[in-house]
Amino acid sequence: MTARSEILPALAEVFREHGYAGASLALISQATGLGKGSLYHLFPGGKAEMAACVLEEIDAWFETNLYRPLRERDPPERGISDMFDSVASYFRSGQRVCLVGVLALGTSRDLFAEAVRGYFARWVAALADALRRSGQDAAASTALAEEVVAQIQGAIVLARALDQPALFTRALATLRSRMATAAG
Amino acid sequence: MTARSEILPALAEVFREHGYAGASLALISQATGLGKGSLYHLFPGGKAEMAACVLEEIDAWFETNLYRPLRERDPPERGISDMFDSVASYFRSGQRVCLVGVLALGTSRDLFAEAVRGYFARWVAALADALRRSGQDAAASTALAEEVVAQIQGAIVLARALDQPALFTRALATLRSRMATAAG
DNA sequence: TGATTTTTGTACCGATCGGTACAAAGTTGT
DNA sequence: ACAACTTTGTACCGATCGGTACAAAAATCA
Repeated sequence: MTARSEILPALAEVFREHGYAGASLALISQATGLGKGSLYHLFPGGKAEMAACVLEEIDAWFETNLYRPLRERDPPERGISDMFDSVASYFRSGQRVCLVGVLALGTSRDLFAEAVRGYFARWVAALADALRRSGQDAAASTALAEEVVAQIQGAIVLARALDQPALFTRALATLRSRMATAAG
Repeated sequence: MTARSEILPALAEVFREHGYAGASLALISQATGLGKGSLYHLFPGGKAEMAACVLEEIDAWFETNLYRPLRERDPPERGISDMFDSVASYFRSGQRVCLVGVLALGTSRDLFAEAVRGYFARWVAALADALRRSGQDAAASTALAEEVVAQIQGAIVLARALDQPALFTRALATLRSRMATAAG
């Protein structure tokens, strides 16, 4: 009696490491310790349902730990600062890849287009909201929010490509201080 | 008698669209119009050699159109400006994905680790060189160069995820003006 | 033209793919 | 203990994977 939520982390890691196409049931079975029988019992929809479930959980995590604080935390600078803490820990200081980003670049984007779009749209919207609340005008807030989210995604790519996780940490620090001056 | 160079563009497009794992020989055969016989005649090493060849060509293109101008163009501001033009056209104003970025995020990074690392390392180094020549101190040049390359990669991800190619164009414009003030 | 070599299409290989069937094993309620 | 139900492992399915063998077909050279 294994619950879906118990194996979602392992499942997410497989998709992150191998992408949607590369995450074979054999790999998934090995990573979760569950046979095909159990997997298809938990996820009758197969791989697609597994990935959808993982995305749902990721979205929920970001909603709780990023989006909501960004929208509601007072002063808004606190929400922004917390965002950087959460991002740093979630992406393991640059050693962990963003599954949603991976899916966005691949063909599987078509399968999960809505989830992928929503993830980034909500992130940008929440961050822009915090910026607006801190005094920026609406247009500048959205532009800066897009820039910051893109910078985070790009830093993941670059840190991974150069095998320099520290680059990711540095990028976060730079963004943090830039936003402190922008928002303060 | 089809030459390797003739089919490399189609080949690159398949890898870009489907990733390394997702680019099956059936897809490759269809995209290039060549049967397996011809493919394995041109690339005895199979998929791995095809991808390596594509990466080599990409690297050569960037060397000619980006890295060298960045290092040698005078004044350096010209090289930087040309870089943005080249980047905009190469990535089809945000509608085309960066294959090297895709590989960097996937497992296939291990297979092409050196090529992936070299691509980004040379880009950052060339851009940092141009910045240094334009008067920035060495440390700031490298930091800014990493930031810019990351921003470009992130903008690709974000533009694709949100299905808003214009976001990529806007990001380039922002970077361009920021660097004009930094380098000028 | 005929001999030689390069290029191509097709049939095939074992392995693995995602997914299904189903019975054994485990759990639960009584 | 027994029946009802849930969870799991294993065998198997057709399809497709990357790759090989090889002969027909082109092209080249004499």
